[in-house]
Amino acid sequence: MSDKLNALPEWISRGLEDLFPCNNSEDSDQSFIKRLELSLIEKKPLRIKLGIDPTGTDIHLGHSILFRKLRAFQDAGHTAVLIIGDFTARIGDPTGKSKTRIQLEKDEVESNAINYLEQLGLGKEPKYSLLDFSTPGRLEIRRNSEWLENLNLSKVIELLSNSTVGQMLAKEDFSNRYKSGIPISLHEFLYPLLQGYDSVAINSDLELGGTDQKFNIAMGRDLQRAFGQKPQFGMLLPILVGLDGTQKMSKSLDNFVGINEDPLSMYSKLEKVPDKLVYSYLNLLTNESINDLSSNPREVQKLMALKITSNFKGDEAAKKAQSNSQKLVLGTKDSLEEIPEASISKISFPAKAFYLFSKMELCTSSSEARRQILGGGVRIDGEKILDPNLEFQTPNDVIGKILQVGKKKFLRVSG
RNA sequence: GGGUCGGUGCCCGAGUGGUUAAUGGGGGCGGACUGUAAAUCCGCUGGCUACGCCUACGUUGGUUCAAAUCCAACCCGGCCCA
Repeated sequence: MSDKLNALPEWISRGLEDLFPCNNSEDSDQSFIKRLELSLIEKKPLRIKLGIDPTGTDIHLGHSILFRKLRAFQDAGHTAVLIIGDFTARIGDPTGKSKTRIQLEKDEVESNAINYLEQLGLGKEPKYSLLDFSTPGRLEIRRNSEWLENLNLSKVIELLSNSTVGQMLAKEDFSNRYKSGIPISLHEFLYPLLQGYDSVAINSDLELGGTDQKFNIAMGRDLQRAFGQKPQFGMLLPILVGLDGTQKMSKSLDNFVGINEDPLSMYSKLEKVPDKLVYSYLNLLTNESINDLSSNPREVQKLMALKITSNFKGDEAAKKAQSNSQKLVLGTKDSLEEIPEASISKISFPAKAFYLFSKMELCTSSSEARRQILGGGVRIDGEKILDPNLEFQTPNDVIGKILQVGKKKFLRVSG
């Protein structure tokens, strides 16, 4: 596979998992290089499709891989066509939902979409954002309700006739679910078709997606042919493995790094990812050369954390985060420039230790606080405390002190 | 629509009337060690200003001194048949 990709320029091939179809054909429907050349000859930028689900997500590093690639195409002069799946997100599972409920969701979906775009860089300088929103002709934002909302049943049937149950069941996640007896709703079969139809609607030349998107992207290709268009290519990028080193990065698994996180937490999460992920993070999330890296794994890990952080937060913030993180570990917290502060206004005195730690949100519940204290994971001003019922009579007994749980969670008490 | 099996804590999965906040594993958190990691070892793993009280085994009722465990109805799912 990598041989096939070698002919491509580095800015395209870096981090690619697959590009299909990809052969040495002279046909610009079969060879992406030919399609690229054609676009240069005709002076017509390619239309690069990427769909997003406006489901209220905070964008994390896993999502950013796709956007980085999309941005690379923008910078090369092509047109990014960002499809907001407002319609597909809305139909979800219609069971038992009233009309008003759907209406509500429509507003919700819209505000999610705006939120998403802001995270991508709407209203920001291209230099500091994932996508280029300001250079004319580089970005087109479309909502798929634009064409899906008014599809009539005969059109839907026409779409459905392009695919068979066998094809659907051949799709990996459907077949896995089918085999293991996990229910599949019929309307789920419609998603690949609708996503494919999006490609028709915007006349896509190339669709970006995670490796799990191969089926849906291929569907777009088929449908485009059926509708007399030049079929798109599919560019698959790896699914980023999350901080736990095994499962894909996602918010629900809490193994993610959000692009909006503060520099310190971004850096400190990154500098302790499992060794086996370091290389792929460097490859997928930075432009660093991966040939001349230090032989010390710890150094490489730190470099990776620093580079990624500075991508999102700028060089200075990243360096500062690195040095703060260092101090944090060495236990010289007093010299930390930015120790988070939190007010005790919510606390009523006298306050017992477990209550204090719970209310200051260093522990998720007061029971958890008790456990942490009993387990020896709690310190006040660096001194371990072991009695959950340790009592503080007045605010002055705690103001100015540093509360700490474990190695990473700590804050300074303010009034 | 019919038959049948099943729905337990973050996840998987024991438990079939009574020391049951519920065995075990995974995950998570904390401690030791270390490279801040991995591996390993140890502890914890419903909530509550807590030697007590509250909420939990799909939902709602019922039987019982006592139910996750028995009964009924309902909801949701798997499989087989139509």
